[in-house]
Amino acid sequence: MNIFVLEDDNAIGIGLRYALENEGYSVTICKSVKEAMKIISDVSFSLYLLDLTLPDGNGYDVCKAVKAQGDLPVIFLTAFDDEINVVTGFDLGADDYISKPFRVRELLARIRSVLKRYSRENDDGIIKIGNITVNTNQAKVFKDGSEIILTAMEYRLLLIMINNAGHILSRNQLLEELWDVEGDFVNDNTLTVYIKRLRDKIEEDAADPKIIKTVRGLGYLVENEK
Amino acid sequence: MNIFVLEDDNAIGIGLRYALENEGYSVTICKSVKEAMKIISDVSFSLYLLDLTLPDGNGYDVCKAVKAQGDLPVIFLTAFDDEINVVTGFDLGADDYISKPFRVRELLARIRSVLKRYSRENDDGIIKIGNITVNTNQAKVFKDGSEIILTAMEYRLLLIMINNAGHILSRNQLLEELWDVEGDFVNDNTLTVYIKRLRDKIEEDAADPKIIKTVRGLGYLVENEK
DNA sequence: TTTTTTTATTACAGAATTGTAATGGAAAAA
DNA sequence: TTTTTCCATTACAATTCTGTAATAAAAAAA
Repeated sequence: MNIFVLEDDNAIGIGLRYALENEGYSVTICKSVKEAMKIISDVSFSLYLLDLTLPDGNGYDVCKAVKAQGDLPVIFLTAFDDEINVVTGFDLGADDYISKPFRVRELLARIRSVLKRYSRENDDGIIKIGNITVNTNQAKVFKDGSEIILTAMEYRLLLIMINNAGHILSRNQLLEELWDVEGDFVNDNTLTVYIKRLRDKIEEDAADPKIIKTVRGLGYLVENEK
Repeated sequence: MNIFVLEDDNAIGIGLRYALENEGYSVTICKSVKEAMKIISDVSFSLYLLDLTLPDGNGYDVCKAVKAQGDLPVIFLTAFDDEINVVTGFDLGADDYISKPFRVRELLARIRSVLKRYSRENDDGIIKIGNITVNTNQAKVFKDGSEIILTAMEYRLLLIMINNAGHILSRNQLLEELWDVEGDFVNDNTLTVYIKRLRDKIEEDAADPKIIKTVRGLGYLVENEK
């Protein structure tokens, strides 16, 4: 989990780095819009913390640039509670905002909350992807509302795919996750068979999968929707 | 979810009621320690929000009375950030505190967080009970840190038991949860067999179970620990 | 195009799971 | 104590799951 911070105030920057790294995030701090634009075009982060008022511009533009790259989580740091209302605010696509001075604990809570929202899992352990709903508290899977029965392996494969939605998982990654082997103790084709079996159960048409897509040469992908 | 609020300031009380009810909690507000003591001895709440300084005493005593009843979630409302340090603070067993003036959103986050902690599931879908750890995101179960393999049925049974820790589950409840049947389509003894199988895997000694206890005549129970 | 590589599909045997029946034991009731 | 009730344990057949092999199909490379 790497977090991008746009903040020109050194004191706040240092505080943020300390607090965030302490929580296990890796942190990249940046003090100007110009610099920020360069970095975000090169590297992708798990979350963006953007100050609104910078010497050489404002965080909105950075947010726009971030959101242009994809549906990435952004939190604004605002000087006043009202600033967010005065200016255009959420319609630029920030997922949350926090006004300075803020309590670290609150910021961390917001970060977790936004990250969680993006990891597409809500408080109740319900994960939805298209017409498929997974209840991790009951280990039940539903398709269009009615339950479908998965085997243990199929269920675990589905969880892995869904929990990594938006990222291509290579065959090796999946093999390791499912069988935690070093070499190939299971037949490489076994995974293919499981993908097929899972698709047969969750897809409308396994031959034209909408949920678990094949990325030839790279692996399999569940797309982040919306 | 019913929340008990001890707060003598009318304005804050009204605001809290509004905010909490808006979130779907039912709210009981109380303005004096004396009154509070009476109510809490009669009714049990899902969470207690206690102001520290009341006209006729302070919230600490109420907290003590609450905790005497059992391990129930308590959040202090303090006048200043420092108040909590000046006085005896957390050692009375509050699970969190928030200092006035607070932002409603922060309070709600704290409430969710504390409730979640009590529901024994953390942010990552990790549930711990004794030496058993369940990762609901991976559908994996660990005993003393090393994985144990459960069948689908065993896993679902374990989830049901753990997600209802602190409550006795009757055989019928479990039968319905596991097989969603009206009458007894599955042999009544089948459940007993599954309990045995699960115990064989997760308990040190299945004949003397520490995790899933039998409550003769009523059902099975996973105790809330600590 | 043809060849090669990668993924999909099908079929199958061994292994594991599932539900039931029969028996044994312990706690509670009579 | 004896009887009854409730739960634990064991054993077993039917079913399902798992992993593999063989084959087919599709995409990319030559």
